[in-house]
Amino acid sequence: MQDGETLAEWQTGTDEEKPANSREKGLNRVLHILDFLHATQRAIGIGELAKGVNAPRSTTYTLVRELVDAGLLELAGDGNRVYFGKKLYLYGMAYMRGNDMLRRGRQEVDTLSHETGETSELCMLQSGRYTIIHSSPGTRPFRISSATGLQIPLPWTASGRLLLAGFDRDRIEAMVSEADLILPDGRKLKLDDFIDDIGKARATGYCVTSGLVDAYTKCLAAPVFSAPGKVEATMCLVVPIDTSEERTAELIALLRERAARLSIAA
Amino acid sequence: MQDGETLAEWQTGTDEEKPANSREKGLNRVLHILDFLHATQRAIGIGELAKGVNAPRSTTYTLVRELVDAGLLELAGDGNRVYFGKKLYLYGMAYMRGNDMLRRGRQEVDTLSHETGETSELCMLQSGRYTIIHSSPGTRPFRISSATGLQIPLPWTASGRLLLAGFDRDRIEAMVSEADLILPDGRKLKLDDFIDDIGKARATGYCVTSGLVDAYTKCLAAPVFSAPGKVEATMCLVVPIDTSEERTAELIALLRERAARLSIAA
DNA sequence: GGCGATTGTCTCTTACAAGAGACGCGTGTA
DNA sequence: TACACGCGTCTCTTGTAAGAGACAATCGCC
Repeated sequence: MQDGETLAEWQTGTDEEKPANSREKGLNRVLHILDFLHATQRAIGIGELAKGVNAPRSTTYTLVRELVDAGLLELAGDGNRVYFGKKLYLYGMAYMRGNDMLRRGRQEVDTLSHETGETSELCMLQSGRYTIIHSSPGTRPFRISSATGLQIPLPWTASGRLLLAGFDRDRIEAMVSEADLILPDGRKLKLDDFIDDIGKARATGYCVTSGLVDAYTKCLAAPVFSAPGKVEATMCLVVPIDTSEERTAELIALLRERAARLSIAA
Repeated sequence: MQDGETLAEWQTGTDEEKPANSREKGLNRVLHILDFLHATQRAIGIGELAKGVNAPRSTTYTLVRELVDAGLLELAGDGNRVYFGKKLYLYGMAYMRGNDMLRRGRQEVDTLSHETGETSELCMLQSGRYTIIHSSPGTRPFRISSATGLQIPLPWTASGRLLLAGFDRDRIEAMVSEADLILPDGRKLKLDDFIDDIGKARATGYCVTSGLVDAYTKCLAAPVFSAPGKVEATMCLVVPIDTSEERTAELIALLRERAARLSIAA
């Protein structure tokens, strides 16, 4: 999502056809509002918000008021900006408490990055997109940009290749748009190559990509299973691209061990 | 909320009068659903959920499907139960990231409980109720029951007395129901005494309560200010009721120092 | 096997929420 | 001073979503 593009326009690409700009259900407006705030990552004025989600101003005011009353949103700073509210935080913590894999995964990621000094992440599929669920920075001087909740095209990442293992070709095509195949530096991946990669990743039980999101890092990933064959998440390490073969191999072994420990033999 | 009581019934106490059981807006239904799930703290069947929030079954099915599609809820376990979804976790993390006080508060609470070995908590007002925002267990053998998101009547706690500092009598009366004044062991507080306590707490800059929620603990609390005079949160320690005078005094001093450090001089 | 309870889906009606748009207010700037 | 702009609130209309209820399928229980 870039420049003046609205969330609605941005989504119509992936979305099913909607009957143009008819009346919208309040709940849908709300879902858009939440997504939009998640994308902007900061408090935003109500007018701006209305533009952003392509909703009438009057409707937006009403909905925002209701959401603020409910505690899902909070008025921020000067009073005419809104952002997420405490209640969402509480719900989020409740989700975490009820989710063993997530709770233990965060733990593992934290210790892993502490032990190795490298940036470590826990990733999952979220509504068809690669999502960083938790990340722990590592101790290197240069910081790899990655925030919780960040969503990145699947083909750009090692984790993406693992997360799609077990999906058939149709599903994968549906999840990956043309734009997703274009790397940040302009190179274009072939869908077939990507699907090959997925197969290989599945067979070897881990995945390494070099210089995809940027030219200076490589990405090591290992799958976490929720059931035999079902990849629920991945753990990954982001390391400098010139990391030696030996160290890379060591890190992969460590990563796979920890990821396996996370997997449930249910 | 107990036995077969529904959320709706449970709320009508505090709520404004609603025109009986008319048609309800979808968004309101959703808010009830989220609150209900937060109260139950576990995945729940859709039928049961419909009963719980007093909504028609058909409506509930529709809403749940939409929420699941949006990622706010997830189908759990066997497939016909629902609970919070990943997206709520992501929104919650975004809230935390955008909220300095909360982020630093969690940190302080963790280190405080680590240093002292006592259970420590960060508390705030959430829709007129005392809410545990973050808690760190402490190392004592007996565990004090307290989970993030737990909501407790204000008069039962030391933090409650601090959080209400600065509110006038009317506001306080509005926030405290008759039932809130009855302690778990059946004793009944006088509203006037409670309001006196609030004034004292405000003046001394901390608050201690003994044997209120249970007979074996006392609760030490210090205020965190978001602006001069405005109590945004409290930090508190839950310690055995027979903790010596000296140690209690030490802990209070430590607590006040940390709470002051959290306060913003904006 | 027979019966009651629950689960998931579907259809149709109408009460009501989403939206258009007007209004008044404060603010910046030409 | 006049004008353009964004903000917050209100009113009124109509398209539509909430809800009642019927239905088949499944489950457990005697």
